[in-house]
Amino acid sequence: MALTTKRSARPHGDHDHAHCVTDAIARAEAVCAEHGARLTENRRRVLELVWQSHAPVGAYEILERLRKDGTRAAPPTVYRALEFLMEQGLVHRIETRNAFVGCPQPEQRHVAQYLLCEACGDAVEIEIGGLARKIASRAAELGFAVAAQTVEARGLCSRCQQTGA
Amino acid sequence: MALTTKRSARPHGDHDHAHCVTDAIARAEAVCAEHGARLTENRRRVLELVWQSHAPVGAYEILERLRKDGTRAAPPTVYRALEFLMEQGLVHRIETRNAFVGCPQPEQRHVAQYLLCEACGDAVEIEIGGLARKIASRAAELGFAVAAQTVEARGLCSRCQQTGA
DNA sequence: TGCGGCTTTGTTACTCTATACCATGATGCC
DNA sequence: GGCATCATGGTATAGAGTAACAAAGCCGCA
Repeated sequence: MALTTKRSARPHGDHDHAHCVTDAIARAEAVCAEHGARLTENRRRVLELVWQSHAPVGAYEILERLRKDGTRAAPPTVYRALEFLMEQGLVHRIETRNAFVGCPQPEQRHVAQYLLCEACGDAVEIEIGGLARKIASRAAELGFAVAAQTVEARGLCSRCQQTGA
Repeated sequence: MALTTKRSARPHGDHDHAHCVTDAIARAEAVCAEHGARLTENRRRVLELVWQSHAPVGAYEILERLRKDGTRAAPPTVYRALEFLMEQGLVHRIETRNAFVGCPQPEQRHVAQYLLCEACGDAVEIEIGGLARKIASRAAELGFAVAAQTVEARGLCSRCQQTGA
């Protein structure tokens, strides 16, 4: 289960990833302000670390990096921050990897759907039109009331197909 | 993360669950025979234990039950059996629970989609027409080649809604 | 300005999930 | 019977997540 793939900070060709991070933080501040929630130093730092790449990051990897900062963090510190960030819609959990990734659209609540590259490790959030509704309505036909959905597809991104990974 | 919901052997009203188990084993034998794979005693036993209920079962719960049988099993024993059973399509993994459930349609390979009741714990495998194709084709538009999919919806089954769980 | 309640963080210890690694045994093929 | 392959045993350890309680910080308010 260990993720042996490499991490990339560039999901769709080269880009200024530092901008992704600063943008994510700025939007997080706006979202928290709107929700009346406190984006504390800890939480902000964890969010930054999640955004270090476009590949989902494990909680213990975040922990390690926090410790490199000189803080004496323990697992609950990280998990609590992640829980908060997920509540605010700033971070999503990738179930098939037990890992976390920043949400590019935190302003509006949505059902996250992901493409996960098995070669570079990147996660790309997509929204397939009508998919969430289709799942919910098929469930409803069976009398099942859907509260949350997980949709994750694993495979190869176009870049990794080309490089023959 | 511990699953605190109760387990049920009856996903859709009362039924003769013993029949589910014997049926699953019989079909597993046929599937393995066709694949030229060996359904050893261990593997058969693990499959039986997975089928003890329609709620996904954790690997360590299987381990515990194996030990009650008097065998001296260790985690790798269980995980190896589960890996084999998944390769044969006899068992599916429920990612959002880190647990395993028997497949009711092992003869034909398919993309498993699940409804997971948060009250009784049951998992119902469904196949929403066109959903897998829709995911794959939307991915293809983005240049992404899908190899595997996970679709899991959590909520309340009709029975648990009625009983006000 | 200091009290009281709430939220956030620290700390320890633990449970649960999963795999690496090496040794041993079974099976089938020739 | 010898050999390769597959399956299991067994130890140890990595990785993921949580319970429980203590301490610190923040905020509103008298």
